[in-house]
Amino acid sequence: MIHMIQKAKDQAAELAMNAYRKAVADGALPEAVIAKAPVEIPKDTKNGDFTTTFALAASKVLRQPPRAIAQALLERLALDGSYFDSAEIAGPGFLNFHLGQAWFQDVLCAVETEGDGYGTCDDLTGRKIMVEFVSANPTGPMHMGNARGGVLGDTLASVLSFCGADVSREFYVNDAGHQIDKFAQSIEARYLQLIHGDESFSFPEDGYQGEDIRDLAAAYRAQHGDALAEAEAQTRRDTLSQFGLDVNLPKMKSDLARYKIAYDTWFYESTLHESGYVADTVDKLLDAGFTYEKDGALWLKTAEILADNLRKSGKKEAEIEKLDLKDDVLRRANGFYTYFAADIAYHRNKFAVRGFDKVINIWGADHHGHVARLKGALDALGLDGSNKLDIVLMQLVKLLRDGEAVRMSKRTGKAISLHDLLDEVPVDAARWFFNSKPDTQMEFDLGLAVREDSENPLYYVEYAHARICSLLRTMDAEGLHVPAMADIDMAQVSGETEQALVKQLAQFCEIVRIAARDYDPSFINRYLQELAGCFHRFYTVCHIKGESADVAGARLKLADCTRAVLRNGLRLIGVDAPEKM
RNA sequence: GCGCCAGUAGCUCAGGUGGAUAGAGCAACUGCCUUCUAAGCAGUAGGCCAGGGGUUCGAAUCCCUUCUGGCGUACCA
Repeated sequence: MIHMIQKAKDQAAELAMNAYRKAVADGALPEAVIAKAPVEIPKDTKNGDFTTTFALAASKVLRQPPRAIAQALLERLALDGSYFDSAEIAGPGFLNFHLGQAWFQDVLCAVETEGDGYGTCDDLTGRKIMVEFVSANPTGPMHMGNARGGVLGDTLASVLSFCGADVSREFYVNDAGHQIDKFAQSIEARYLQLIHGDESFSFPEDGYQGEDIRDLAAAYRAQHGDALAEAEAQTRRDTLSQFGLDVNLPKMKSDLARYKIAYDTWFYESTLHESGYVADTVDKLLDAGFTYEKDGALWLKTAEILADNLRKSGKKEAEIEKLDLKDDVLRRANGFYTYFAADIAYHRNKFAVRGFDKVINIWGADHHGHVARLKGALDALGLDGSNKLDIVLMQLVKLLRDGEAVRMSKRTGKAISLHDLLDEVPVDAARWFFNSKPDTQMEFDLGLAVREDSENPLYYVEYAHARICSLLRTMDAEGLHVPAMADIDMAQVSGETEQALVKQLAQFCEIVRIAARDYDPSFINRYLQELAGCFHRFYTVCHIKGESADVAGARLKLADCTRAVLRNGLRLIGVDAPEKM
């Protein structure tokens, strides 16, 4: 809950603003409306620990050269009682601040007192958020896209929860509709072929070709025999698809569990149809005047809704025209509802029935055309989909094996499934690897990923943690224990390497916030790599054995705090922190 | 055609709200283990940030445009 970075930033901004007000009072600078001094962390510590670009930014309004403004501020800075020891002007007009011991001490105190909770905040306290992710078709095994979505969704949920949100993880089971029919027909064909021979029954043209479908047919036959072949076609298909789902869903659950993903809810699409909620939702749209009939089907006026939204956001009429927006079918001429209609009902349920303040869906980028439509439909229902529904689009994973593309379609039967992946790659490596920026395309070479060597940055981070644990064990055996902060002499934490490490520890809170704000949990990975790097350097430069009690104590404390933060960060992304390697 | 995402070192990628000399890792080369884990550290080399315009004190970052790659644009899900 204590953000030392934020505290220092706020303080630097306040110091600069106070100095400015004083300069105005003194007549040294003209008065102008300046809300807040921007504060940044310079890349190079030679430029201070924090810097404000106030003078650069205000140069125009104040009609004075940046360095002159900075000079006027510097002369009036009141650093006494602040976290800063000194300040100076540099470059074109930066005002750079240098931290004093008190700040470093407060960071370590925060890590000590907050323990497992260090890095959490209350930015999202009281917010009820759903993260829906993977939601793979239960007609076959999960693929690499699901592997990526699984990590992103699960980790994002953890990050949001770290920020205080009341988070719910959900898997939407598409156990209704066209693909289930196809699923049923595919198993049926394999089942009948098993009984009467391959030539007896032709396989549906767009059926699922995978080996798993044959397995399901064989499994059914082994358990229940051939009687179903004589049953009425619809009964036969219903029985087989239900059998298939009963086999596939537990498999998906166990694969995901192995991937360390546990859902709060598994929501079945079929319940929306059975309860009449889909029909009711479509009626609502009809009553509100957003639908019309054409060719026997019921259409949603998507084009009109989207154009309206675009107009409100300031888009020009000509540009909207160019988009060539199209309407969508809600209910087919044959009376069945489309997937889109069910999806609208599903999302209406999330907001209207279950009361989520925010819903985040992780989707493959190939669904991006669907985003605005779904939001628009929710807007039409008065549910403010434009603001309450957020879709994270992740680019698809391109799977390679030794440089050659591996097809990912479930229908080729050759796809590498999530299950296969976990047989080849350690879970933690997969979790680490797939936690990458959602909007960049990934190339994943199985040949490389299997390797457990220094090419994998995860080992770098894990090694730092194991190294600290080993260090603490060794020192403990020699009678050197980690002291409490009250017994630390902060003068022993004044070296560049030590301070860089403490600053990195302080950054954790900030990184978690950014990850939550940008819906990008991969910030944590990059942060942990940097933190591990800071520690490895510290370890090399700052020895403990043979040093005075003060020095050894301070360094042990620093190592122990680093261990705690590494552990929190790894836990956040669902990776174990090994104590030995 | 229209739309979404991307293009940064040989390779894989970072570069929050525009900031100081564009960064890591891998690969290459050079050093460092008679004190705590060398799965580590230090160093060298490697760049027209896809091209071209613009906005301003200042652009990899914002705007326009061209090119290249991926993906959409269904009474599929």
